[in-house]
Amino acid sequence: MVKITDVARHAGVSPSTVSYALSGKRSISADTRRRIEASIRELGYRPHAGARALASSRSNVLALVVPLRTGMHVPVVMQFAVSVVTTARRHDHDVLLLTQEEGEEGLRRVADTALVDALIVMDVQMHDERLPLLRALDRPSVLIGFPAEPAGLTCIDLDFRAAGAACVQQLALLGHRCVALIGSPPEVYLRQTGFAQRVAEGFTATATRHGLTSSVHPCEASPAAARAVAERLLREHPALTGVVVHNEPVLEPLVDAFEQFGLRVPGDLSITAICPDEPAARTRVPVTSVAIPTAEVGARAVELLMRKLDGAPVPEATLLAPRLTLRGSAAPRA
Amino acid sequence: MVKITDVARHAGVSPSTVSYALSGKRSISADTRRRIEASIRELGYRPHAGARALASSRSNVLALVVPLRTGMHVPVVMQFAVSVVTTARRHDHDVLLLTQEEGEEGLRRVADTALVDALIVMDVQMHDERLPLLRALDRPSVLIGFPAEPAGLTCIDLDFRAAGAACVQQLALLGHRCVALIGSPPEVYLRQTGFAQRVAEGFTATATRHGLTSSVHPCEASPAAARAVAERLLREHPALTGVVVHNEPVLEPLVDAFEQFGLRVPGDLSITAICPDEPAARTRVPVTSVAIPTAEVGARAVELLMRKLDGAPVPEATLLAPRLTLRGSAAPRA
DNA sequence: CTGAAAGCGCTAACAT
DNA sequence: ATGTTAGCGCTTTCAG
Repeated sequence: MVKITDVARHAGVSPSTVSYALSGKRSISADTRRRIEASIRELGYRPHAGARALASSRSNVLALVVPLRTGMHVPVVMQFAVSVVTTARRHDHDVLLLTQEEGEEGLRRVADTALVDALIVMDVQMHDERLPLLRALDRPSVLIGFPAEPAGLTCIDLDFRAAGAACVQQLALLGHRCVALIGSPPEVYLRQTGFAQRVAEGFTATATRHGLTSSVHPCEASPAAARAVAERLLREHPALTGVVVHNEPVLEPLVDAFEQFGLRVPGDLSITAICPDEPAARTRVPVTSVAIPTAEVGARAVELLMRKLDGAPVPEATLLAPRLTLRGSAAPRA
Repeated sequence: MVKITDVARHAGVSPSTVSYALSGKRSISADTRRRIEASIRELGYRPHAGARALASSRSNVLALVVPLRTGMHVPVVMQFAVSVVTTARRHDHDVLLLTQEEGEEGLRRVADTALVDALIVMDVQMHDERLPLLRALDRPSVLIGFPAEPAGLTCIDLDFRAAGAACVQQLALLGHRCVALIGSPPEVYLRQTGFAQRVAEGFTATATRHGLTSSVHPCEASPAAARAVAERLLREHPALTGVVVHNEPVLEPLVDAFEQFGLRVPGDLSITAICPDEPAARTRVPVTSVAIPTAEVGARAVELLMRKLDGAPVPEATLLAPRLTLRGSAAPRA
């Protein structure tokens, strides 16, 4: 194995000069730098990660904790992960993958052994068990998602309240006067998954502000449940002409159900949704929607972490503005 | 930070004894071991990963290289990853996530810097560019998937040839005499993705051995293409009563198409498929299928790697036997 | 069964 | 602008 002393000898300089040339932590004459770079290339030198971590107390590795739970849309998790890895690499860091399953002990382990410099935690719950630990840990962390009490933490996510608002606002602008939110399964609200509640709040507040009649309907993630909700909605709210869907698995069944009940989308019923682009785009009538900007969330999370590692101050809360992609499932009221 | 010398002092032994107590590499008297364990717990000692890696030339980290390609495969990739992480942890290793995008340079980097001890590479192509590097690297690796020339490498995957065979054999056993394989898009065969070809080979060989009339039909991943293939099949092969599908995105459209052409499944037409369980289970008629055993592949890949790290010999090729899950889309010929 | 001590390869004061 | 050197915390001979 070729080491820094080999490079130093070959370039006719001291090891520290090679180290500094590599890190850029002090200025090196152009000539020396060139010789060092040539030697490095010629010898195929690669600094030993462990040695580096030991001497500098920086591993240049970030931990990414991913959820395993069902219901979490798997491709979305994957997109986050890819975005985190890609952005981390751009900042000369690698990413260690941890599963939720490892729990607090896993976080403590990778932090305390100095295996990682910092952590990104996905799928944060309202009263997440890991919060006290994350606050106490000596390594910086960024949470994707907002707990009930985010003080003292750094959190980033789509602004779900604004997303709920944007969906209903679009319907209001199109002239709809009676709208409904078809939301996540009841257990999601009970589990206090934050974002579901926030969507409902944004939806209701904005509907009210625009003077619309509105109602909220949790819905199980099955086609049968979708049919049942659609049927009930049409029966109980005959004036309904606008629906916001925040429940990806039932988006397609819902569109089908409404059409089977004789409503044309968007002729008789306009729909907007909060869900990934892919399912929104492949329904019979493509659905106007707000997607979670996974790539941006992942990248920004890494960047926040890098700033924290540099000792720079960062905002505690980062809420990304929703962006509505128009796909034709929402039209002016007949 | 509490270090090994702190523990040693606290327990009244030398640092090396603590180290050996931790690694189990030499025998320690029961009494000493107890004192050491107590001290470790009391002081909250955690060995420094970098120091350990430097002194032992073992980082206890594995690299996992995941593909980035399009949508359909994503949940499967995630399942692999989770299985790899879980199994690696069981062997006291962590997992570093690399994207395909990093290419050969990424592999070389993590190997040469001793950041990882070994590598798992997913989504290996027939003539994968990374093969020469993987052969030359001084760290062991395991490939998920079989390239054209696997000699000198350690590969593991579902036995796709046997999977193709199993699907058609089931149809043969049920009395079907004329069968077709609806396969992957043409470009998949052209890209020489190995497994697609192997499925076709297993299908054709087994059909022939059972004296069946058989044909193979590549199919684009669109509902329209599915309809077209279904229509052509019924026209050109009026005796057809059995179909094997190896093309996840069109499974559902195909079932729909056949039924729209007046064929009942499985009354008039029996279907078996090679695809993940989830899409197979959610079609109108749940489809009898062979799934890629992601959890097992991931776990076995890690175990192969562990054996290689221990210097033990491992088989170059590990082909996992297909298992057919019966779901009712295949029935005896009328 | 246990200790002493020499590194592992690199970084970062401290010098000059 | 560059060199010298003392560690970083652990493992592992070598010795007993």
